[in-house]
Amino acid sequence: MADYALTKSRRLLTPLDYSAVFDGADYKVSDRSVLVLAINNELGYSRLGLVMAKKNIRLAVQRNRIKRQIRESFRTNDIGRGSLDIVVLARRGLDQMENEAVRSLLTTCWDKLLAKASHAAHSQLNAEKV
RNA sequence: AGAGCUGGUCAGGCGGUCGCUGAUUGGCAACGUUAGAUGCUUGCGUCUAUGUUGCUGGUUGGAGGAAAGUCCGGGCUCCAUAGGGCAGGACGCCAGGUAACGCCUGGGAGGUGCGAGCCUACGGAAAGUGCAGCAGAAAGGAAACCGCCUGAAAAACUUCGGUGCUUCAGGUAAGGGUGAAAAGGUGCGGUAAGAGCGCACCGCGCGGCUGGUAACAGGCGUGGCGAUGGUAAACCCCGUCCGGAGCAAGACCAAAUAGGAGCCUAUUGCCGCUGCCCGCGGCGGGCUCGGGUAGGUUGCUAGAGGCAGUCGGCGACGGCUGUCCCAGAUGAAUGAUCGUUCAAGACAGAACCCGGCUUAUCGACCAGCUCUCAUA
Repeated sequence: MADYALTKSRRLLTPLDYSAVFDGADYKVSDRSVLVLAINNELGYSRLGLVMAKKNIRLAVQRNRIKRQIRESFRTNDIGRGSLDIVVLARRGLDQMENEAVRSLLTTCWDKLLAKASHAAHSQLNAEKV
């Protein structure tokens, strides 16, 4: 059974954390209404950061709703057991989606991200063998 | 029963599971301070109290009526103790409420609706300047286009009394026409025709009186009204109010790295306090002391506070008594999911805090009142 908690240690807290992800994003997963960036960390667990630009999602109520959905999805998914620093950026139109749609979109994003990360780990392993 | 007006209240409920955040209270671990007790190898242990951090359990609090727009008014903080003048801005019937207001309450005036009600940027146009398209003869100490009336000349006609085309000189603001507006209105008298020329009523100006704190209302007298047209969300005048910046205010602890703090002294220059002037503060020099960006802590929620009762007031509101504690985040919490139920859930998310205004909004309910219809 996975640990479903989401405490402060599992979130990105400072501007330094964020700029590290923006400057050297190892993995990218893109969709029409959302962009996910991530880098490896050495902590043994994943951390989440959110960027909800007021320009893209105008109403505060909608921004809160989307953030809650993303956090809930991150919390209940296996992605939390990886070792990644992840930043999710909202794009225009995300506030038009229903909760269920947002959740399924994010699940596919997490799957893609995990696949890329494990693939990268494998190729690094192979490179080391050669 | 239907249609409507005013004021107010609520903003899905219940249960299970998994989360976030504040407070509080246990347990465990690490580190530290001081105090007490105690062991002896007399400078090190042990225990208890206590502080910080981490993990973990219990209890409990956790968005709004608009949290919004940031349009006003305050508190609070720093700048000088918030000062003087000019400039600038806001407001503008009267009285009251308030910390204050551009808000609210009550009253007056005008407009509007059958009515309950609703609406009003509602000071001054005899201080000055400006503005008014088109139409119209004339638009502000106005004006004669048509018309009406009088007089003179006079074609033509004539029953020889006159009727008078046309022209000229005058009178006339009653009628037509233009316009948003034509200089008091309506009626009667009057007149050559007319005219406040005279009279009545209404309106307006001026002066007393009565009621009212006042705005104002009523009534009396008086002026014939060629006094004083409109426009001040045109400039303006008058009155009242307004210093600036904002919680990223400000205070404290503090990595890297050389930009500081206190005291004394000086007032040429520069910077800041307001756009400008006065005025004030800082930078400058000397002496003494080491410092304050990232980050953290604080400010940060007990308040012009809510609720109930009571007293004063028409009311806004105020006094007194009792009672309650009701978000405090900071990459930013207040949620997710399942079940159930109903009248089927709108607009929408705190960011220093209050009082207002404005805008958005599915609906539900309560109180008072108005109009219409029916029954009796």
